[in-house]
Amino acid sequence: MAENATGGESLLFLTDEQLRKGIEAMFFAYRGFTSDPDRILDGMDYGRAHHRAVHFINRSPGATVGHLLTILGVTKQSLNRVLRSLFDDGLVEARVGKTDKRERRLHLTEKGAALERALSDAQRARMRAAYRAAGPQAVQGFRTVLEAMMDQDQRRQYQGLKEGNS
Amino acid sequence: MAENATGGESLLFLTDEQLRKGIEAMFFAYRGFTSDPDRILDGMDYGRAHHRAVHFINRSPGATVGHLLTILGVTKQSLNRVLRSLFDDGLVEARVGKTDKRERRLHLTEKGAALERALSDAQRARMRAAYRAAGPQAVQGFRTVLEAMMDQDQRRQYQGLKEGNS
DNA sequence: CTTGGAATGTCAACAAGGCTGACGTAAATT
DNA sequence: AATTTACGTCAGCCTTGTTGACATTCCAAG
Repeated sequence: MAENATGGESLLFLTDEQLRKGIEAMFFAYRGFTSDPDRILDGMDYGRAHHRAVHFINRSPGATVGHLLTILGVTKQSLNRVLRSLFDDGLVEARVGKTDKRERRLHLTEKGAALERALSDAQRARMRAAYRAAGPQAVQGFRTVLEAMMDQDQRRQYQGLKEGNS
Repeated sequence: MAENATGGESLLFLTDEQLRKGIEAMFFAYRGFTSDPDRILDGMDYGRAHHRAVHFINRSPGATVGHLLTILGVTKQSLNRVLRSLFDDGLVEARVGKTDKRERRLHLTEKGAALERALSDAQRARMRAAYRAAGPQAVQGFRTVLEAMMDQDQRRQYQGLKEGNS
């Protein structure tokens, strides 16, 4: 099962059956992927949408609302509902932009960072276990295929998740 | 970046940063993964839930409602709403179980199969492109990591998606 | 044969999290 | 001065998930 004709041929991995298995793998894996944070969120007044917001605010501190909007790919009304509650509960704070005062730069408070950590720890624990079980080679392939599966724009956002803020 | 100490060490792939990138890759890739079928469904009266039902009915013809319930992991009320509309529109038909007359064995009609094909074609096209771009090695790793990311039960369901019906 | 439990359907009510449309305000830009 | 940008907000709608309660049919076991 490990010896593919690595060099040239063996397009067997492009079989419909193989592709279907890949599709189903995505479906089931994504369930696992979200289950741990979901379990934590469940019981609080938050949901998956809050998790995503907190994740990316932590990831790019000082990001504007607009930036978050393009990353999350939802409407401002939808995001605002989420943001407002995080706001009211003191998990996120918005600072008026220095150069452009229309902007709101988003930051996690200590409380927000604590929640982020809890969620992230759980999710990373699963990833770590999976990575460790699969090995570095497999992880490399995993990332490669996922990246190839993204839309152009999404791929750019994914790749540029370190720069572009401040 | 490509030369890991494949043999023994280099646990660098288990870094928090690496794990975070993996998490984000899942997030963005899943968006791409669902976007094509979503686009097709949008405009019809159906949604992602219908897609999933049609997919798995196609996958395991004659599956019972209960079987579908455990695979999809939703409540019967939720599934029933979906199933009823597919039913009313003549995409799915239910045949009373032979040995156990309480059961309803689900099958796609020709019309249902046509929709399944359309959705599946779109989704597979993306997977195929990603697979082709990434290569068989990467695909192998992709599947390995995804499988390791699933919950026990989900993994069993994933692996056993050919048997267990009829 | 009766009875308990399994497989299924269904009504009602509700919540999360998407969406559109419309409108408002402050600040930057032209 | 006028327009555009960044953001917030109200209102209403949709999909898809949830609980709870109840009915039917049928298998299986006492």
